[in-house]
Formats: sequence, structure tokens, C-alpha cells
Amino acid sequence: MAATMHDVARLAGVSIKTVSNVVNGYPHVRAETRAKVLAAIDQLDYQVNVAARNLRTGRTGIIALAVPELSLPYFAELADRVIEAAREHGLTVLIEQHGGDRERELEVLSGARRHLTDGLIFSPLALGAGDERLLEVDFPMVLLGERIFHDGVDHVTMHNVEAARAATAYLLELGRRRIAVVGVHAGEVVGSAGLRLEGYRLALADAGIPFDPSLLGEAGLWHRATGAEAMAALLESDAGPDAVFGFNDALALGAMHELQVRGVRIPEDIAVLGFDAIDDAMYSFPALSTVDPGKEQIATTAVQMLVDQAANRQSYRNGVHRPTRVYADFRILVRGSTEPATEASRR
Amino acid sequence: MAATMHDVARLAGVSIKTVSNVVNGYPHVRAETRAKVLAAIDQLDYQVNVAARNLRTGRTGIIALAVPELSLPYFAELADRVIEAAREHGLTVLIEQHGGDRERELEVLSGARRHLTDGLIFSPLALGAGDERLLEVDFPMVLLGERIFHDGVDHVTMHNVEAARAATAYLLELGRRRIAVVGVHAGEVVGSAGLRLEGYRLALADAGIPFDPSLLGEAGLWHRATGAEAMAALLESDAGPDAVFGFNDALALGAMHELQVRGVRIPEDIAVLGFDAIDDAMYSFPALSTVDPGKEQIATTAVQMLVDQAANRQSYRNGVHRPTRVYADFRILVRGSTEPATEASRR
DNA sequence: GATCCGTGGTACAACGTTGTAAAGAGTGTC
DNA sequence: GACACTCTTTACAACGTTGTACCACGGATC
Repeated sequence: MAATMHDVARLAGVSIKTVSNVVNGYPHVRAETRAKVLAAIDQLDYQVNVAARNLRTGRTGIIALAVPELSLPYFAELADRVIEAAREHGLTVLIEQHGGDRERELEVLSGARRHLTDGLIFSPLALGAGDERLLEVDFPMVLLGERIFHDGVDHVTMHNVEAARAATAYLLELGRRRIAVVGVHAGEVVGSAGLRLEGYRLALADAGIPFDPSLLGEAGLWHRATGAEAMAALLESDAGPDAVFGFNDALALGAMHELQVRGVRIPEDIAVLGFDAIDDAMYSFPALSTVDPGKEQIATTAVQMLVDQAANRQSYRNGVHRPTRVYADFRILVRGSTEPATEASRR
Repeated sequence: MAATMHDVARLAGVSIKTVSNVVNGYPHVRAETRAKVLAAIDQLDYQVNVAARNLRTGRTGIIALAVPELSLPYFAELADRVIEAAREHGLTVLIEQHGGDRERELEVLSGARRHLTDGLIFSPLALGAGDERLLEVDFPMVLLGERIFHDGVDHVTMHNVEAARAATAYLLELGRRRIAVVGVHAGEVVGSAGLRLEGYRLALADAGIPFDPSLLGEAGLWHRATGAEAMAALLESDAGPDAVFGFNDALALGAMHELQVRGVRIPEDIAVLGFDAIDDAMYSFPALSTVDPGKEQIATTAVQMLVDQAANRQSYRNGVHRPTRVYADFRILVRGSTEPATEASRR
């Protein structure tokens, strides 16, 4: 049905390889010949068959991005940035959702899709300590997140500990002393929850404030709903917080919702701070102060690393190139949920 | 590097075609032979090369989903559902963002990617009346949205007019009489803005209430920011609304934010109603009442239609199968932003 | 005993592209 | 005029799979 290089070649009166040369921008083609070929391509509305090219070259121009789920704004925004960054490199993005399900994460790693893609950007949720060996795959991969660390793979992550420490320090500077956290995973050491909690504890220690376990709000899933539930539990205990640090924005927004339902004033009675800097955070009321973990940088860096891996496959295989770990820059975005606002700054 | 069918065949001591038969579940293979092949596959950790299979069969197992941008929660949630629906059919989803840019939308339609995918689910934003011919492509495609209608293609859309009419009628039932709308595109007839405005007008007419242009809030982009701006403009005019109907949830949430900044009580002074039923809407304060346009149904129907098209390519080509248009079911989700709430219902 | 059929297996030729090697056509140098 | 060089173009063989055609075997049918 669709035209092939053969058809173009016949119409232009040249060999099929010459058509290929034109299509791929090979320089040593006479201008006249090139024009003939281009005219034929135009006339037949020819498009290269990517599958055939792929079979021949082993490249597809597709990279896979595996995330828990796109319904979570953080991952939706990350995916958005990854798609745009990939586009800059002429790549398209195939998205896989694993929903934090271990089986599905393993499927992503060893899956049949690997022939379809030039590489994988993988943000695991279920995999963790002890699974490092599973990451030693023989295709280009960049790891995201903080569930698992392994020197053998390129990794883009955030300054979780430092950012959480700075965030907590910021709340302390505001004079808050009873800072609750929402999103704790009991017993977790590595992973966003463990690392951010570590940062929180360090900041308290820096300020000489005792750590009080009654201020810890557990939340397995980091959704708005669980944030609201954890907040409710904190309010119904006798913890008496004057600030809440949500380990992500969804948790913080859920907590904020719960506070407002109960008539607690934000930030006067309780200041609220989030993490992730999702778009929503800007439009809550009051707007949610949050930690921007460098989403944009994470996306562009990950894509760049993947492209580099693909380009220098040899060096990566034989160990000339050592895998690197990049920590994105963070900053605290101050908004109305923490600073007693003037009419203007409250937005 | 990776094992091929040749390797498996050699190890199992059979022909390469027999391996292919085993892999593809061809029934006439002796159990003993099948076992040998499976053992070899296992031993070599063999995976079919999808590119080669694709070249041979013309199928890739990938479908493309083209949306404006994933940062918009509606599309992120839609993509989530599409990915899951595709998974049920053994398909993977490649996502393209066109950002509502005409050039990029055209690229999607005529793009080089078409060889990589078995079909396209396309939600245009820039294309519209006059571009119908562009939709007559020779690969499986399902159209989403309400920017453009064409009898020649399968289409999944919403009851925009009816849903907006019902939504407006609901606000009227609550006793609201000065219902402002946010998200108007002046002069648009087709498209979400045009159709939803039409529903609004019909409901007013049904109730015998005069249409007042001063209650129309324009907003080109349907983001929270523009919703807030439009709301501000309405409040600073002398329109005096007692309800706001946001043409999507982002607009409504933005409007709500603006109202709260100004100390307007929701729903007592002004009721707010959205459209799309994104997850966020559940966790604003008060929770946003909204119209659920049947997102889930849209996603599953679109994928199903695409699969059917691919399976019955012939019938579609020669016109035996006629393209259909499906309208998803909608319903109004009543929450605290419209109903003067009890402590319980307010959540 | 010839014919037909179902089963289990194989050989070969595609699918549409690109890398390799090499041939022809000029151009310049000695 | 021979040689080396560059530019331009080509033929051919892959890449890894599957569809088609076909062969061989045994059992059933006439």
C-alpha cells in the first residue's frame, strides 16, 4: 500500500541506495540527483518504514518511560518534560505504568518491549534494597528516584535529605516548633519517605529540638486521600502540631483540605509545606509552599544520559564510561501556606 | 548479542520455523518438540525481536495516543486509562504531545511514526472545522474530543451540550439565577467551549431566564491561572454572579481560588461547578462539584474501536464497516462547592 | 493397493531498510 | 599518458521474523 524506497527509486530513476542516501542526508549526492529523489518522495508521499530501518540498524527512535501512574500529577508532569526532552533528540516516548506492582516492574526490566525501544528511563516503586542485581540489564537504562541505589547504573535523583532538611529548617525559622510530617513509611531507611524523614530529623537536631514520634503521620500511598487521613489522625491525637510537612504535594494538599474542613487557619494556626512543586500547588488556597526538586532538570538529564549511553554503548559495556549519579538542584518555593500573607503575596 | 530464533533452533535441534510455530502457539507441534523448544528458549533467555516480526507482519503492538499535554490532569488521567485499556489487549502506548500546536498536530497525522504503531487515538486541539479531509488517513484512527466532527472516522466524544445543559439546570434548581461561565471562546460554535456554552444557553432558555453576555468569562487556555483571571474580571465587572460554571475543572479551581482570595464564600455567596471530574476536584476546599464526562468509558471505547479497526482493516477500507460516533455517558457529581454543606457532605 | 487426509515438520522467500565494498566518472599531478 | 585521488552511484547481502508451499509419515477409506 504505502510507497517504499523501491518505488521512489524507480520513479526517480536511481538506485534504491541512492534514495536511502538522500533520506539519511549522506553528503555526496549530486544536487540534481537529490532533487529528483526528493521530487519522487514528494510525489509518492513516501515515508521511511521505521520498522525496517530498526531491524537493520537496531535503533527505533523510541525510549520507554516506566512510572507508577500518570494519574499522579508528579509523574504526569515528569512524563511531560521527558517527552519534550526526548523530542529535542528526535525521540518518541513509550510510557509504561507499573502501578508500584513488583511483577509489573520486573516485566518492565526484562520485558519483551526491550526490542522496541532504544532505552529505558525507570522510576521504580516496588523494587528496593536487595534488588540491585535486577538493574544490571544489557540495554541503556537510567534510573530515577530513591527507592534503590546501585553504582552500576546511571541514576538521576534528588537531594532528598538535604531538601527535607532545608524545608524543615525553613519552618523552624518561621518559629514553628511542633512540626508534623505526613507520609512516613515506618522502618523505611532508603526511599523518599525514609530519606525525607532523615532530613527532617537532621534539621530538628541542628536546631536542638527533640524528635517527637507522635508528630509522625503515616501514609503508605502518597495521595490526597491518605494525606487527609493522616492529618485527621494527627489532629485527633494530642500531638498539637503548628506546622505540617507533607512528603509530597498531594499529601500536603490532602492535609490542607482536612485542616480547612475542621476550620483550622492556614498558615496562622498551622503552616503547611509540600514537596514536588506540582502545578496544582500553585492554585490551592492558600497557595501551597513547596520544595521544587528540579523536575525539569531530572527529565532533561535522564534523557541526555540515555542518549549518551546509546551513543557510547561500547564504552559503557567495557567499563570505560563509569555510571554516574546526578542530584538535581532543589529550591523552596515560598507561598501563602507558610507565610502569613499580605493580600498580594497570598496568591 | 541477544539470542535469535536461529540460536534457539540450533540448540533445540529443530528448524527455525518450528521455533516460530511454538512461539506463536501453532497447534500442530508435538508436545515433545514443543518442550525441547521451550527449554531452549528458557536456557537462552530468548525474546522475539518485535521489530523483525513487525517488519514481516506489519503489526507492532504499539498504539499512539496524541494529546495536548500530560500536565493537564484531564489528559494525564485519560492517558492513564488508555494505557490500562491497551494493556488488556496486550498493547503498549506511545504518547505524543502536540501542545495544541497546529504544526505538531499535522505531524501526528501524517507523521513518520505511523509505521511504528498499529493505530492512533487522537485528541486534537488546533485542528477544527475545515480540516476534516486531513482526518482521512489510511491507518486505524479513533478521534477524541469535540474540536472537529467527520462522519468518515470513528469518534468518541462526550454529550457536551446535554451535560452542560444539565449542569446549568442543576444550578438553576439550586435557586441560582446569575450563573456565570468561565472558559468561553468568543465566536466558537463547535469545540468544547462552543458546545458547552450552547448547553448553558439552552438550560437558561428552558428556565425562561434571559441570557446575559456580561456573565461570560473568556479564557483561551483552560488552565487554573486563566480561570482565576476570568473570575477576577467577572467580579470586577458589575455582572454580580451567584454561581460559576467552569468549562473544565482547572478553570473552576482557578476561579474558586480567586473567590477565596477575595473572601467570597463558597457555596453560600457563589456556587462553583466544574467539568471533567479530575482527581483534584475531590480535594479542593470545599470539594468541587463537577460533571463526570465518562473518562473511563471514553478510554476503553477508543481502544476497543482501534483494535476492531485493526482487526477488520478490509471491511473498514471498502466501507462495509461504517465509522461510528460514541457519546460517553455523563453524570453530575454533587459536592461541597454547590450544596450548602453539612459537616459530612462537605468533604 | 491406490487414494485421501490429518499431523508434524522443513526450506525458502519475502518484509524494507542500510552497511560494505566496489565500480565508474572526473580532476589534478607528475 | 599513467596514477592517485575524490566524488557519485550502485549491487548485494544482511537484520530476524513469518507465510507459503511442500514433504514425509501413518492411518483410514474405498
